[in-house]
Amino acid sequence: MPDAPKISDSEWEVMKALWDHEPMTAVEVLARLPHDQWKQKTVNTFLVRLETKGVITSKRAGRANVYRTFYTEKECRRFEGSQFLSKVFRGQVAPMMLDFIENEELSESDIDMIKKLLDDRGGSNG
Amino acid sequence: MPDAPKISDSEWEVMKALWDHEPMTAVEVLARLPHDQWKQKTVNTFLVRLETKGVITSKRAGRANVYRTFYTEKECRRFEGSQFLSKVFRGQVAPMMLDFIENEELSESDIDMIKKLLDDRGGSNG
DNA sequence: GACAATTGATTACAACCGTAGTCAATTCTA
DNA sequence: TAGAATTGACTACGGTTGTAATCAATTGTC
Repeated sequence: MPDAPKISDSEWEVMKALWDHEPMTAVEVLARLPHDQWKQKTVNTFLVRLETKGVITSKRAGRANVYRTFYTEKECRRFEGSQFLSKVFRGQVAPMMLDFIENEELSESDIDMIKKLLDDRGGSNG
Repeated sequence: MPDAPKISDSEWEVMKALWDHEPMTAVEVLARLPHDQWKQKTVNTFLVRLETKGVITSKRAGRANVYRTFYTEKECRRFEGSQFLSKVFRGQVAPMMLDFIENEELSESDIDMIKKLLDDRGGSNG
């Protein structure tokens, strides 16, 4: 990612819909969002803004624009993740992980999976 | 936290300074921020806004206001954390942890610490 | 007590955000 | 082909954010 643009909270919702089912027209994107929370025109505005920001692209197909993401969800997560980490946890990964372990729901299999990953990264308690 | 208010990126910087050394006047807060990136008046504005939002409080002491946080850093982290989790990782903790483990720097002792925490939470691979 | 220095209160202002409405072009449909 | 329906383009508008400047009150200083 050549310095990723800022994606706002609502824009993220649109992005997630698009990632789930590319490419889509504006109408199709709306259909994949919580129906009572979004108006067509609002979705349209966000799609235009996202394209202006360079996060998605569009191509005319018949009477509708068809949108497609430019960055993968993984790329955007990585970017947002490091922003979040430095803003909220002063860049310290371990304290952050500990907080999430404390506060959020983790199933046994989640825990096992994470431990396995950690083993591959090193440490002596695995 | 009775539904925590939104704290913007820059406001977070001010908050972190305050948490590190409460209570402080606006001048003292500035002194604890990267000096070439902040003007006194800007810091003042953020302090006023944060108080309006109910995130900090102030009390007059002589000619200066003395500010003090109303929420702990832990509380705010928890709130921001769950926002981030649902926005970027669709509320799924494990994938998020895995991403951070992949992408961020973790020392051996970090890894050990995290594993220990996970052991206390359950799982079978500890 | 008069002037200077300090500091808060008020005001400014553009960009971004959430949330759409209106206008206009295109395209079915009868 | 004329009207209806669809859909993008453009416009709107108040709230938030980043970034401060100006105005005014308070407080030292001589």
